[in-house]
Formats: sequence, structure tokens, C-alpha cells
Amino acid sequence: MDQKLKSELTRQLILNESFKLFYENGFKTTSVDKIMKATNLTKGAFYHHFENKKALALAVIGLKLQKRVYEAMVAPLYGSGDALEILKTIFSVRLKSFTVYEKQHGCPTNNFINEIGDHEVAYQNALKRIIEEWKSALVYVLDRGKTEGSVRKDICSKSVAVYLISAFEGVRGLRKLYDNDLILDEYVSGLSLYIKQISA
Amino acid sequence: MDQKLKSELTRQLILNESFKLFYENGFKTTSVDKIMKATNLTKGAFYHHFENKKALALAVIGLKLQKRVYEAMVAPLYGSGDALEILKTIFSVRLKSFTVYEKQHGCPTNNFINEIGDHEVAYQNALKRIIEEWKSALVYVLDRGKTEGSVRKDICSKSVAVYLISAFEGVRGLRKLYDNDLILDEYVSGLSLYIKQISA
DNA sequence: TCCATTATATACTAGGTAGTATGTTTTTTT
DNA sequence: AAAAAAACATACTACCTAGTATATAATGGA
Repeated sequence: MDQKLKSELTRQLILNESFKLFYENGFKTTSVDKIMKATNLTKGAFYHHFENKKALALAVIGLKLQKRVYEAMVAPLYGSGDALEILKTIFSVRLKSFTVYEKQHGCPTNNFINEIGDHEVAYQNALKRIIEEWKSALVYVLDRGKTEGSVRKDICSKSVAVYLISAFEGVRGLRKLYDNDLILDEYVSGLSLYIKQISA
Repeated sequence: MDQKLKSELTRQLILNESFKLFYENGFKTTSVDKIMKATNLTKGAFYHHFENKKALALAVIGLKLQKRVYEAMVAPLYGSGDALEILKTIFSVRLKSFTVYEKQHGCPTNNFINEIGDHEVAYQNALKRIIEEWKSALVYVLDRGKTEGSVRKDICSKSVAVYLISAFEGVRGLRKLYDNDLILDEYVSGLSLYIKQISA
């Protein structure tokens, strides 16, 4: 029972270092060699745990990215509290509380989407799952707001969800170009206007 | 006078093929060899016209990308007509009229931003210029709308501009994951809600 | 027409790439 | 404890990479 544990630990180590390097340098330009150098293991270990680099990418997307987005952007939407307040918190407070490192490198999921979202169906589906889960949670909280009377009933929840996600991912990309938070402040101000519009 | 012309033609050929290959396969994974194969020229020609791959990237960004964004997204904003109608056209009609190829591969500029926006200051500045030019045009048309009475005077033009750009670039990335236009339709619907909010 | 310059081609280097083949060590099972 | 299996290491292949060195061809000016 010790071997299984240590093996799983190694797998997680590879996944963690991969995520980090993919995030900092991109997926396609991060080699297996670089990853294994970061883990202090060798290629033998890598190809024992993963069939190839594509399998690693799918694991990083399905495990690391999906989990991160779920914890940061999805789970809070299922919490209690005023629907619109939750939205404001998720999309603005969270954004400003990112570290410089996170602001500089953007959204890990969005980076993957833009880098390999048009390459393989397997990648598309894995990434799509993350977005759809997020979108569903947004629709849920918007619908709840409707029944509770805080959100206008004549708006399309799905459309608002897509627009919110789009703007968030968009600005996380744009922020890479700057060395200050001005664009984030403007985004937040633009967002608050949008939230006012959907409020009843 | 013939040599200068032919030389410039070759340079443009390299730029065009580079743009296309960068767009389809990404910047970092497109090699100089592949580019020159596409031009039916050789490496000698490439390094005669460009100092290195970085110089090529800066030329593609500063010439090809900047021009494309200007023609498609900036120039129309300086045209005549109702400010809000122009915004609707730019951000929704244009989006739906993209070819399948363009929907699949997203926005060339946004692809660059996400791929190398966090790599080098030179890249950042070249890309920033495109976004700032776009943002200025949006601010212009929003301010015009304010004086003409079609746009609410209490909104921050810069913030709205940033939010509009963010959402547009965001959804162009997300669309890569799908094989239909549903997400674009939802974006358009979400956008029209936003435009309603800023109208007087 | 000769010469200089520019434009392009060819051949090469040094290093990086995914993946494989084959080891050796460690752990589990019998 | 022996055998089997799992975990990891080492060495290798075939190919791609940016960039350089040096050649040849085309053009423009005198």
C-alpha cells in the first residue's frame, strides 16, 4: 500500500510542476525534459505515469485547471447570500486580489484555450467542460436572483453568464500587457455597470 | 527602382505567410523554416529581410495586426451615424459575419496577447499600442454619444470601452472550443443588454 | 561594361524535441 | 526468500529549432 501512495505522489508532483511551467511559459514550449528537471526525476518516470505529452495536458486540464476554476469561480456561486453581491465579489474583488504573478500571466485556463483550443477535439472537450460548469453555476445564481427578486426576470441568464465570463477572461489576457492595475479598475467599473443593468 | 519594389514584395510575402501560420498554429511553434517553405523562398531571404524571429514578430504585430484591428474595429468608430448603432454593429454584426476559419482560430491579436503578452516588453508595447488605439476610438464614440444625448453622461467611457473590448476578445477565445455559434449568439444577447444600460 | 550592392540559396552548427529501448532499483506477492 | 511487477534511470534515435557562414545570382550605378 506504500507503493501506490508514493506513485500517486509522484504523479501529482509531475502534474504540479507541469501546471506551473505551462502557466509561466506556455504548453507547447514546455518540454518534457524541462518538466522532469523541475521534478528532479527523469524521463523514465514521466513515461511511466503518462502515455505522452497529450495525456499530460488532458490530465492538467481535467484535474488542475478544472479544480482551480471550480474552487475560485464556481463553488462560491452555489453559496448563500445575495445573488448580485456574489457576482460582484467573484468578478471584481477576486480579480483585484490576484498576485502580481497571477496578473502577469493571466488565467491558466484561458491561456490553454487560446493556445490549444483550436488544435484537437480532445483538448476542446476538456476545456469546454470547465467553461460549461462555470456557466451553469452562473445561470444557477442568476435564476436564483430572479426568484428572489433581485435580478430582472426578462434577461437571459445564459447570455449574461457568457458575457460575464467573456469579459473576465478577456481582461485577464489584456492585463498581461500592462504593469499596473488601471485596466482592471476600468474593467471593474465597467462590470458594475453591467450588474446594475441586470438588477431588478 | 525595380529592386526596391521586388524586395518590398518579398518582405510583404514573408509577413503575410507569417501572419497566416502564426494565426493557425501559434507564434512560438511556427518555425522560420515553415514560414520560408510557405513562401517558396529560403532562409537566406528571411535573414536578409529580418534580423531574427523576434523582429518578424514585432513587424507582424505592428503592421499586420495593427492594420487589421484598425480597419475592422477602429476606423468604423470614427464614421458618422448613431454612436450606439455603431457599437452594436462593430461588436455583434461583425462577430457573426466571421468565417468558420476565423471563428475557429479566434482573434489574431488576442492570440498573440495570450501567447507572448507576458514574455517580453517589446511584445507588450507593440500589442498595447493596438489595444490603446482601439480603446481611444471607443472612448471617442462614447463621448460623442454623450454630447449627442444618446449615451448616458454619468458613465465612464474608458471603463465601458475596456469592458466591451474584454468581452469581445474573451468570447473570441471561448468560441474556439465549440463547433457552433451558440456562444456567439449568447454573447450578442449579453452585449445588447450592456448597450441598453449605457444608453440615455 | 565593370563594379558594388542587394537579394536569395545552400550548407552547416549547436542545441532542443518527443518518444523509445533497455537498463536498475524498489516494492509487492507468493 | 524467490519471483514478479511496479517505479524510476540512462542512453539513445530521428527530427526540428534559430541562427550563421558562405556561396551564387540579380540588379543598379559608373
